[in-house]
Amino acid sequence: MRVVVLDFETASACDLKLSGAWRYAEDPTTDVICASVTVNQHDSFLWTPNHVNSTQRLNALAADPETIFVAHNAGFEKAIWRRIMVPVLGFPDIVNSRWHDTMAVCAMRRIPLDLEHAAKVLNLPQQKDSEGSKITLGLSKLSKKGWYDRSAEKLLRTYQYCMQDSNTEVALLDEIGYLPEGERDVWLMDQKINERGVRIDKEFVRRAQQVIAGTQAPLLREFAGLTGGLKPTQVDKVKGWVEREGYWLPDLKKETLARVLGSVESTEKGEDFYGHDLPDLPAMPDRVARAMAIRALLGSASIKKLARMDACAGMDGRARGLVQYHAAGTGRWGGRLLQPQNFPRGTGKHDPDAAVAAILTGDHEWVQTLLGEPTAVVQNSLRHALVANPGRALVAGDFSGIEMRVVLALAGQHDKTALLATGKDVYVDMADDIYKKPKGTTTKKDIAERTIGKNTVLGCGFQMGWQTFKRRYCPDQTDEFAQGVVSAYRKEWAPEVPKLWYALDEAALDTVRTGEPHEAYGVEFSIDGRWLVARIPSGRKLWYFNPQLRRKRMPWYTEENPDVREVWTFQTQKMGQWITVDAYGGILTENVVQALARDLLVHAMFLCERENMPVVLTVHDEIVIEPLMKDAKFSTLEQIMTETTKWAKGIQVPIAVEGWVAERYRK
DNA sequence: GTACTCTGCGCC
DNA sequence: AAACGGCGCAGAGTAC
Repeated sequence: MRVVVLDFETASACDLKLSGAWRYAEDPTTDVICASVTVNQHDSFLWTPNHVNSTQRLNALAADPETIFVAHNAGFEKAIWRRIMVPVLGFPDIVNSRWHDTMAVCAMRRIPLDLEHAAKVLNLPQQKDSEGSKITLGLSKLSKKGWYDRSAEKLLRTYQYCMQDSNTEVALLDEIGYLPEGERDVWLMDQKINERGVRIDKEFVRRAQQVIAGTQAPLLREFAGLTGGLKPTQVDKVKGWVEREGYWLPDLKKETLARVLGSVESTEKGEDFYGHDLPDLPAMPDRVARAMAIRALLGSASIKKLARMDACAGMDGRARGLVQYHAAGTGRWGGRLLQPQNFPRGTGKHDPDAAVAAILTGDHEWVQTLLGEPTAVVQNSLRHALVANPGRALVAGDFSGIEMRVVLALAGQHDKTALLATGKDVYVDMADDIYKKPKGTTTKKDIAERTIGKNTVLGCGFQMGWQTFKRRYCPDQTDEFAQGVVSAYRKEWAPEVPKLWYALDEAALDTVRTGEPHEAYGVEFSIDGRWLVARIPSGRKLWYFNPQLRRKRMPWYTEENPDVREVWTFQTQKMGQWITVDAYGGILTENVVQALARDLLVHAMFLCERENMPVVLTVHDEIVIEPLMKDAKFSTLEQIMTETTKWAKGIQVPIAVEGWVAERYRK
């Protein structure tokens, strides 16, 4: 078997970042400049399209079924191969099973995904040539006269850059190797999903943009008129204006504005993770209130998804490459390009069909008359732009409250998993404990109590403290109330769960301290090179880079109670930054539970693929499929998702699935 | 111009 | 005993 490390350099008028690899590779202006080809880690050559000798060599490698191709973000190399190398330049295809992706391994091992930072963090002997990268990007830029500058000198520099990239990739492959068998299968499925894509209703996108264009210009003008020429997105400047108007706001978040405008709509606000304390404020001057109402409406960038859908949809109307394998350290997929994982969910009140029909007129006044504020209607309908092929349907299923269910099962809180298995409402059961009432007293009609119970069950499984609970879910209640809630969860409702936190905390810390493996609740911690590895009950491993011991003042440290302990830290990426974070029981529990929930999802996704129900999207606890059968039913998917694995049966995870069948994506 | 940080917003 | 989990994208502002 031969291993080829392959890296293309390309140039195009199409914006790769904006449109994604598949749309980019289809673009008529996209040119392949060169490729570096490294055989068995040492034998390198440069391929260029018109060079006979290198073309023959590359052709022979591609034609050999025993040769595998390694790339960093193989999806890109594959898109170029399938859309250009095969159909335009006559190379033989390379099937998915012959591709390997070092980026996927970086993702699995929780180090930065981009080659430059991965090489840096790992201290590889070969680093990326960042200057060459800029010159290569320059090949895609038109000069002022409308020419591409692709002089011999620039091309030569690009070739050098390409060869150095290859060196870095070879060093990376040496260091991190391949995906283990199970994850290899997940990645292969990921590639299928990304290549399959999701169909975009381009007509709908166009009409929605018309509606937006018609409705937003006057609002922007009005906002500028009120504020002296500002845009609603200029946060600092708008805050300054508000102050000059004699008012004060801590920030311009939608939630804050909703509170001061007195228009907090639903009681489900408890879902919001980041509520905050607002002092009692005087009434807002009318012009400020009007400006803030416009800001609340136009502050969301979600309608930008429309342009992105347009940019990403390929010639056949499908957008590809929308999900990233193992983007989260726990293994969950991340969303890419038009980010299909954070579509506004809508109020739940709107009828998708009515909204779509109104938007399809492209007439913002009609939308306004029929359904209200057009911007809001379009925002809430964005997800409906994802559609099934004609004559087919989308089917979706999601695991309800899956993390709450897994944490209870893993902790061995059998009374509660049994209660869940009966289908009873556990939130009211929790509320009985919080309000110290006999079991069965609280009912679904006690909305406020049930919401507190719900937030407790969903929120307290991972060591959340009372301060956080209060801030998020009941800022108007007393400290004692919030303390009582957290205590009811830990002492009365799910006393097994805290034991899980402490056991994982201790086992992981002992492993870092001694370098020897330690186990708790079926989670085996060990050291593997520069990582701490947690092997979870599904058999999969979670990776923590560069574990280090340190002494730490605990969050509750005071002069009277100077609590300093030994903890361990690891490095990870947060908001694009490579940072060191502290590990503790709650976070480890959260990670393990989220990872197990992901594995339940993956298991169901495999079954879907096997049963001819192609997966087109995954949103953490949700699967969307586009079955080939015309009369697809939700019950088939439900059955698949309820069919759990051996390990899940072992710890008795009570599964519940909800879903729908429709022509368009919905919630 | 490009890269980076910060705020804000949306999701599970 | 005690602890704010996981993401990606857009726009503004700033540094280079």
